[in-house]
Amino acid sequence: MPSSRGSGITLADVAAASGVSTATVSRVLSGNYPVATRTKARVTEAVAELGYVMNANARALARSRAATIGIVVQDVVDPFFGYIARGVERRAAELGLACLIMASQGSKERELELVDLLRAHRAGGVILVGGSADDRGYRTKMAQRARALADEGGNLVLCGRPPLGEGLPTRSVSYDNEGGAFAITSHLLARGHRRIAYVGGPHRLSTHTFRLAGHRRALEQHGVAWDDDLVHVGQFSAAFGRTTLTELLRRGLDATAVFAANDAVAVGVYEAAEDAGISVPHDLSVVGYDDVPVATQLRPRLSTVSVPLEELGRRAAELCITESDAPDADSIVGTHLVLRDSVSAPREARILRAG
Amino acid sequence: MPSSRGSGITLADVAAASGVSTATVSRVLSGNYPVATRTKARVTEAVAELGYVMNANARALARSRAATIGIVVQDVVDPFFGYIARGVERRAAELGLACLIMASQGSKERELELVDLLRAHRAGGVILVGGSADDRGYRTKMAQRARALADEGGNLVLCGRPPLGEGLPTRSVSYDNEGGAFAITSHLLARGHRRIAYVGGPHRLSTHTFRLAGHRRALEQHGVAWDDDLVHVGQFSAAFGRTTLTELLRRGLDATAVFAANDAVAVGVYEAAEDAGISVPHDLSVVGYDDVPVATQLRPRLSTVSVPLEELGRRAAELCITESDAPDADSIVGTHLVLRDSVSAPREARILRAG
DNA sequence: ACCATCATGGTAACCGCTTGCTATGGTTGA
DNA sequence: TCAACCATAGCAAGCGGTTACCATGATGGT
Repeated sequence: MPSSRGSGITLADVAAASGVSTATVSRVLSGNYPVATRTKARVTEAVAELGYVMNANARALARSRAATIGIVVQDVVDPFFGYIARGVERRAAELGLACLIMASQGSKERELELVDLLRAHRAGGVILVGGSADDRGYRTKMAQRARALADEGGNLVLCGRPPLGEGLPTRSVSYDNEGGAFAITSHLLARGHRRIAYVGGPHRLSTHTFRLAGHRRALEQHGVAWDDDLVHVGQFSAAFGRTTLTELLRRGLDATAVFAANDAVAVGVYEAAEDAGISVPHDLSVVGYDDVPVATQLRPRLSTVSVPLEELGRRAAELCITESDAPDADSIVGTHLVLRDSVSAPREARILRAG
Repeated sequence: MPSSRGSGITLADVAAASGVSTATVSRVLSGNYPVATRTKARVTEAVAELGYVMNANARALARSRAATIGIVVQDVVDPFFGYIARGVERRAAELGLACLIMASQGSKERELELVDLLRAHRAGGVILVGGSADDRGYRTKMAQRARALADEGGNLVLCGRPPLGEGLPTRSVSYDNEGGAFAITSHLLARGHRRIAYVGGPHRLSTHTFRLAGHRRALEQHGVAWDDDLVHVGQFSAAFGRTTLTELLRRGLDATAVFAANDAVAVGVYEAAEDAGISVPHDLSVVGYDDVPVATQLRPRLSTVSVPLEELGRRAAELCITESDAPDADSIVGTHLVLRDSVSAPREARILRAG
């Protein structure tokens, strides 16, 4: 940044121009104290005339809090995070808040750092988006940040991730990972599938854990035996979906359907199927999770679980500015199935192989 | 935001804890002034012990500039903006800068407001991403913001948009819209196409204007007559691509290829073709622009112009912190064609119709 | 006519950090 | 031994708002 200490117009300039004190100008700008109509008009006029824009840092310093909320995602480009970020940004804009965004790249350590950075900025709230690591040390450190943040008058809001623990000053908004997975696996089951491969999700990442749990519950409820060999844990990415399914197909896949743990993984699964010359859904049914745009771009269109991501983001933004003792500090938004063309009845029992 | 004036640990606390003055603590934290090794160690220790995080607002106020850069995009979810934002965010993180992101939703007025908001935050730089409106009043107002920003010690950087005018304190990084369009149209021409429909792009949006110009230049260079009926201006969206091509097909399309002004439009074009039962590229060749992930997800894979979006973002972030008189304040990054499967030789001269 | 009350506006003490300038003890050179 | 320097550290004046508290003139009740 250039070092020049720019001049810039200050409150005092406006005060001088309108012949009042800085206190008065501050008051008309904040609108939280009675000011005579005529005075207010003079000030407003001066502001416009001088093109004055208030120094947000000075205000934040004086008020002990910035009109800013922070959001930390894994990746700005990933549509899962993108839609949530959009919701947060839009609601924040409506509320007159600016939005600091940072990407953790999936690193727990980085995430912790980012929370501190956001603390430094005295963000009114910091939103942690997406699944979280199931890791003792991490939880402890994050819990400590949560307390510090609350102490400083900020809010920690968890968006789409489980609570940090009892009695911690956090609020959260999430969606039913387990339920959605239960529903979509049930759908597969209802269509007659009994051997379903589960592909995706980083080990110990809450999102994955819950989805897998829902999947498992559906199988149990339908009396389908659990088979560890059918679950493949790794990443929430197309690349992982592709290499995994390619490998499975190379070895011979004893399944008639695959539950891709998110839509990105499904993209990879489609690619692998295409490479191997096996047809979706004729030879293999596929379902995803999230319902991001790619689900409708794939052919056949992907059946998946729809999550109201933008709404999730909006609520998270809201939680940043509600008082601590709000009754509905923790809420859950629903998911629903969207059935498209990637599932059919299983063809016949056989081992699927590339080629 | 809760109104509680959080306690929080201050520089003074750290100073007390380590038995030095606040000046000294500030100095070890800034590392821009000699401090004895032992002293430094004591302070560092106290910082760690207390879990102190500096108040960024206070620092910004004292320094007259925040360690923050602002980026305004049209839409956070759109991958064109997403990749640029990712580049900005990553480079900013490397440089120790926080990143304020805001979405203009394509509104010029909103964009102007957002620049003011970023000015208020004393962002070291504000990055305006993507095409800009060719509108007199808008340019004037933005030029005024550019001056004010420079005056306050900030930088206005234009990313992927043309300069605001002569002598204005802005720097820019962009890519060759015209050249990329020229190249891809040339490719279509080389494959034998002579009737090419151009679909997409908001009227008077610079990105669109330049792409269309490149397209036109290629046609001229190949001696193909210009036909106004072949260009359809509207939006950079799949919806626009779809409705436009659907309508054209309904009326009977006298063309063998379509140049979708960006990949999103191409998605819509594919959909319309699919609806109409016409095959890409057999019946109709299609090309796009940007090379976002959807280009490889489409079937057939889309031939398009690759733009180094993330690199563009990184450079933009860098321009935020370089001194005004830097020699390379305006740079251009290259684009290149990526040829996939959406183009073939034209089948025969005939009118394409739905059904 | 007189004092309480109200509506406005001003004064000035912060908010937490930076930094120009000054102070101090220790070296060093003559 | 003494002056001239260094290397460090502290002092205190900001940076640009906010707001508790006080001042003032107008209004109104009796």
